[in-house]
Parts: sequence; structure tokens; C-alpha cells
Amino acid sequence: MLDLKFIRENVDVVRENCLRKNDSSDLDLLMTLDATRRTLIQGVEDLKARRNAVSQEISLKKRSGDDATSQITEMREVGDVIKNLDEDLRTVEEQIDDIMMRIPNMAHASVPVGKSAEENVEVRREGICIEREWRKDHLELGRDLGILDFERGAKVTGTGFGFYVGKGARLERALINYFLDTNTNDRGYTEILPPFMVNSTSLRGTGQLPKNHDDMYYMERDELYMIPTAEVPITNFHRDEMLDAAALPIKYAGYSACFRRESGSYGKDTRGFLRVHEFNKVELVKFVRAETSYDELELLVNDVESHLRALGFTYRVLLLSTGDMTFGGSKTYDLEVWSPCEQKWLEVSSCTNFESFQARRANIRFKDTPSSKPEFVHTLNGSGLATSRIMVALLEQYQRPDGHIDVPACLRPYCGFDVI
RNA sequence: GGAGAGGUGCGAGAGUGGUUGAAUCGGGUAGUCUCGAAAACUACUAUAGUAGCAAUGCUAUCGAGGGUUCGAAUCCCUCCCUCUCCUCCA
Repeated sequence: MLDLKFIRENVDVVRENCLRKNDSSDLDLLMTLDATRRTLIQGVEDLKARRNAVSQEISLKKRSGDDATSQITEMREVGDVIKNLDEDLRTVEEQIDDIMMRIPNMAHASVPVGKSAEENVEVRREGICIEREWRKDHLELGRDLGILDFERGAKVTGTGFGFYVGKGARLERALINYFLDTNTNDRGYTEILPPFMVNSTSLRGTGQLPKNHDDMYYMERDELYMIPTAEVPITNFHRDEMLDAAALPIKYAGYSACFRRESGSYGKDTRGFLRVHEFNKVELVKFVRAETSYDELELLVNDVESHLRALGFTYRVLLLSTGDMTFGGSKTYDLEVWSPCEQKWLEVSSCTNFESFQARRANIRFKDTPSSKPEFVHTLNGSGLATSRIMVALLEQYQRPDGHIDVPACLRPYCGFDVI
């Protein structure tokens, strides 16, 4: 959420930003409502001030035994007017809030302006894009080696769900443990294991609601959502808190399964593990001071890259254009791994600085010193990494001519085997 | 799921429907004292909205939302959360 005062003072800039992010929020309506709101507030607060003063007088009169009937009668009428104005005010504020919650975050000045992914900018690339003669894709490999089973996934749950079996399950678990261990041991993140279901307040806090309700699994009886990413519970871990300035930056690394309905995406990258309804991911989340957040974003990307390098992948880093960014982000880098079988790039991580957008929604602040004004923190998060997609890239890249898979060296201690 | 207890400021903890934004104690900050520290004493110690260049004023906030009332932390209703006991359970 943006600051209403900021919007009021920079309507044209905000309007331009909405266009660049392909958003059609009605800012003129918002400004009209904002003016109405302030008029109502002035009116109702004047009346309340008067009521408070007269109530005082009534109190004094009653104590001294004087008659206060006329004032009580007057205040009864004033009370009715106040009630009506409060009602109007509430309606207007609800409308304002509804618009505010749907206005996208301002893109940072360094973000390329563009309509879509076409305008994303490749920042750097590591490794070479190889082509292979004897390639099998991860579906064939998974089936032939008996480590991935989508047929039974479809039977037991539905399309878009799969089983990891035997060495496949072990490899998946190795990836999760490897990412958790390196991030916590080497890179200063605190491990955190969040709940996989959250309430709607949390989803509003991180920006998935109100816009993306249909993309998530929702359990009506309990009014809970399955998390689409661990970003939601981990960021909301500090919701409504005043953080200790000395503790910043706060960095968490958390594993969770991620649940996505992927409604409307059928037919696009749906084969096997490329796009599933449930996948595993280690998420990195940071709470930082405003002055450092862009440095922290670069560090976050570095952290993720270090894993891709250790795994020996060919990858590239993309700076997303305004049109391809998510609604809440100020600046986002996507990391993509080269798939020699698909002959294309697979997105395995997305690292975003949200500035104060989430912190304002979730009310996460800190005080520099005990006497200074509270400030919103900046929040960042990035996948570090989505293991299911990594699994696809890994199987395809490390397959041998005989159809077996070499396990990358960094994972062997976690697997207990070298070859699948 | 059943029965009960409770939710007040940074913490503990008062609070007869009427100067209660809220006693008291503790914590924190600053000052006095001291060579320095401790102790003692003194002062300050919330958030947000709104008007204003500002000083400052006004409004709201005692789990949340409604209601009663001229006036609600205090009375009524609904919901949420926490704790205890029973039940169930990995």
C-alpha cells in the first residue's frame, strides 16, 4: 500500500506508474473520495469536540444540582447527526481502502519501463547454454528411473500433483536441506519453519489479497488459505510489531510447501514439474532499513546465485520491466536456469524489494532510537530456491548417456549416493 | 467438541458511567547530586488521523466490531484471542 498523503501530493506520478504496471486504478475517484473524507472528518470532529465540552458542562450542572435538560436535549440531536456522519465517513473510508489496497507499488527509478516480459533486461549470465543429443526430459527421466510419478499423483490428488519416490524423494529432501544449511550457516539467515496455512489478514499484509483470491486454495469452513509462498507467513511473523533497530537487518530462511491453483494457466508450461499446484521452496525474507534496502536486494540476489553456481547451472539474472513485475514490488530480479532439454530458461527464483509497501499494509516498523518517530521497515524476499524447478533442471542437465543422473558434488553428503 | 477464567499503556497492575489518555509500581530517556558509579530526587515517556508555515489545537484509540446513553475502559450483544480442566489426537 502506498501512503495516501504521497498519492495526494503526487497523483500524476502515481497515475503514470499505474499505467506502466498495466493497472487501471481510478485515482480521480480516489482523490474525490479523499476530499470528501476530509470534509466529513472536519464536520464530525467539530461536533464531537462540542459534545465533549457540553457533556462536561452537564456533568458539572448535575453535580451542583442544576437543571441540564436543555443541553441534554440539544446533545441528543447532535448525537444523531454525529452517528449519521460517522456512518458516511465509514462508507467513504471503506471505498478509499478498497482502492488503496489495489494500487500497485511504485517501481524504482532503475526499473526498465515496458509492457511485458519482452522488455525485461538481462543483467548477467553465467555459464553456457548447451545442447544435447541424448537428451530426455525430466518426465521421461523421472519415469524411467522410478523417482517421479505424475500418473499416481493425478490419481491420488489430481493433475498438477506428483510423487517423489526413492532416490527422487531423497534428492528433493537433500535440496531443501542443502539450501537451508547454506543460507543459515554461511549467509546469516535464521531458520524458520512457518505454518502452511494463513488467515486473510496476513495475505492482505503481503499483498496477495484482495486481488489474487482466486489464485489460492481457500478453506471456507475455517477461513484459512494454503500459502502460495512462505513469504506470507514469514513476513507476517512481524506484523504489527515495533522491531528493535539494533536487530536490523533481520534475515530468515524458511522452507515450506507452496500451493497455487494456477487457474487460467492451463496449457502453458504445464508438463511435469514445470508448473504444479504444490511445490517445495526455501524462501529468504529480510526486514531492513530504508537506506539499505537496494544494497540488500543485490546481496539477496548474490545469495541465490551462489547456490546456482554451486550446483553448476547455467543461469541468467533478469531485471524485470514494469509490465512484468508483481503488483507489490518496487524492483524485481528473476533468476533463470538453462534447461538443455526444454531448450529454454526456467524461472527458479524471484527476488524483490517491496520497500515499505508490505510494511505499511502489515504495520511493521522500527524506531531508530527510543525517542525517534517510528519508521516502516523495507521488506524483501527471494526464492532460495524453489526445489521442484531446480529438480527439473538438475535431472536434465546432469543426465548421462546411459540415462542415469550424476548428483552434483554439493548434494552428495545430503543424499548418501552419487548417481541415480 | 464440552465447562470455566481472562484480555487495560514498554512490563506488572488499579479502575463507583461524568476533568481517566487512564492511578500506582517497575522499565526507559534526560537532568540534579557525585571525582565517577550506585542510591536518592526531579522531569519526560503512546499511536494514528485532521487543521495549520509553525507553535499548537481538535478527534480517535483500554482485544475487535456493534448497541444503550447527553456522556462508556466501566452497562448490553456479537466475534476474535489467551489460559485452566475434561474430551480427542500426530
